[in-house]
Amino acid sequence: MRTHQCGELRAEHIGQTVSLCGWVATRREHGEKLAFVDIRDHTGVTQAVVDNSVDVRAEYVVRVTGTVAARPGENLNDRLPTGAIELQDVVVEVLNAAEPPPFPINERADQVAEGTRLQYRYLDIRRERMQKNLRIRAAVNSAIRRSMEDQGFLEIETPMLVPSTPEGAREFIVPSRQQPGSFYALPQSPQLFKQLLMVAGIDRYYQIARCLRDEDLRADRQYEFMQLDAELSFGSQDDVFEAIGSAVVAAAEAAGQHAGEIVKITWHDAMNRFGIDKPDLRFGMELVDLTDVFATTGFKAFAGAAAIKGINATAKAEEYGRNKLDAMTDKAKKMGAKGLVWLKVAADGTLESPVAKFLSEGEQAAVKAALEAQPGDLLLIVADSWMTACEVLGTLRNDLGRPPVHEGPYRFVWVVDFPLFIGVDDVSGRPKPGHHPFTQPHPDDLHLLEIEPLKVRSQAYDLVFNGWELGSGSIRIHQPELQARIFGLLGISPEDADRRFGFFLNPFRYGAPPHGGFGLGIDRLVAILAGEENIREVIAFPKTQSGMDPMTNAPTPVDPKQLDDLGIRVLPPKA
RNA sequence: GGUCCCGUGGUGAAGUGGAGUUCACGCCGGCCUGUCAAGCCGGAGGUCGCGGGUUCGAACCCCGUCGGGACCGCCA
Repeated sequence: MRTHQCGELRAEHIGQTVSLCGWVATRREHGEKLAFVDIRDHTGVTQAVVDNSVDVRAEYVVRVTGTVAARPGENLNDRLPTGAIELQDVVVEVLNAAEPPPFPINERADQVAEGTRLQYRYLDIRRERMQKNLRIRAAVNSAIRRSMEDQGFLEIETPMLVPSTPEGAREFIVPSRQQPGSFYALPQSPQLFKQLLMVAGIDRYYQIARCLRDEDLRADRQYEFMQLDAELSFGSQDDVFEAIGSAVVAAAEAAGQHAGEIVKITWHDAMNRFGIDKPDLRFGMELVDLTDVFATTGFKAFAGAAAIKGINATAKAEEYGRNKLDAMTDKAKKMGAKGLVWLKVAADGTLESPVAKFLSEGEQAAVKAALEAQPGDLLLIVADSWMTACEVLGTLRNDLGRPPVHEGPYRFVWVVDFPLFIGVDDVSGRPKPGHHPFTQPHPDDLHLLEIEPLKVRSQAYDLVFNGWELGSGSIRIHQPELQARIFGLLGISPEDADRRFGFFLNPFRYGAPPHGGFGLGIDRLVAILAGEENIREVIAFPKTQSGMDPMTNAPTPVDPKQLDDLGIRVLPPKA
């Protein structure tokens, strides 16, 4: 039907007779005999000069056949790649008429309520922004596949109907018709299957896998999302970093971006310097340890604190008035801090603060030196347990300085040496696993398992991109004896372990190789590479925050007959 | 489960106790031979999300509810 696409024609095509197919983007009328019609497809627009008697309107689907001609005189359009030419002597065939769209099919629809865009997603996707995003996404998927295959990974599909495993995220469950009362679950990830593929001798597995979690939605979370899921045998953490890192770099390049260097930081350093396990390395404002500065302080709020840490919000003193500082203090308290001390550096270098009078001259000078304070700076200090001080200041640091997630230059970072356990369960008194209970402890810390479990590092790691967690992974436990030790620490009896994880762990008795892997969130990666702050912008048909689809109206009630087949009865809504 | 913000012709906004009022875009009709977000003239288009309350009077204040968004919890 067509000889070229709408963004393709240039001066070199002048004189050729061509046919274009697409949608009418705009129509500009100039009297009885002249109108300009812009024809759009996903490659761009081309102007056709038509007789004004031709009745085509916005979003009509047309085929135009005409002669490529240079635009006369002063009428070149520099803002348009096809702006040197136009189609003349045009025959317009209307392939389909169209009603006026509910919003303009151009960048002005960026201002339209997102719910309306989702209700008419097929029109929203017609726009350049969504075309670009979905094509970046396809390029990223393609580059990842190529990279993984080049590195010897084999793509294997794992099932979508899997057994329910109540640990971890809430699952979507699917009723079984043949066995009423029994249910499948949709996979939160292919975790179990990929580890069994290692037992099965696949050696290097990958999949661009759909994962589903019935947890509340966010800007960076949907019910269903895509992961680069990978697992390898006989390898170390560094082998995983190399494999995933190569794929990510290839993905960034495919999106026309540069990944930059992927650095590595330990979990402890990340917490200590940035107050968070997903540090955004694009800006400074690092946490500074002030414990020594106040070692002998007379200020009651600081005296005897396990850790005293501060940040310097450079030049923020004026911007943060009493109301904002009070709100910040409230937030710190909600996060568990006993309080928040703020100090403003005045023009003459003195510290303005309700608590300044409690700090000695020496302490004030030492604080200014430690935080490299300059006039106009806002200093924030928390004295508490090490963890609380870090977390509170890390949150304030992000609130004060974090740029939009998609802004460059990009900073990827591997966060390594996560603790094996995060704290102790209030009820049982047992340590709580930080990642999952199949995570291999750090070999240097094995002797601490029963003595000081909270000090044991794990071989678990995250990949962080501009402060977003892109994914996580670990080297897994492949030795049944070590697994039993971990279950013992967690208070899981051998009988419990067999009942809950037996189908997964029994195969490990038949020769499980050392193995580890990773799961990487593709939606988040693509969103950042596409310059979006929200993964819905890189998903063709996403759901709203309440899990609904305004286009299809899913979820909907189903026919009672269907429920009857499944042996399911729906309870009346709770009063 | 919680906190905060939003809901006004098709779209986006203004209106915050005094008449469904206003602006831009779009739409329909007319004019117009070089526009490119064309221009000019005219016109149509509304359950101010929904329900209740306060008031002489409510788009506006209060309560509830539905929908959308950001975040906390949650996401081993």
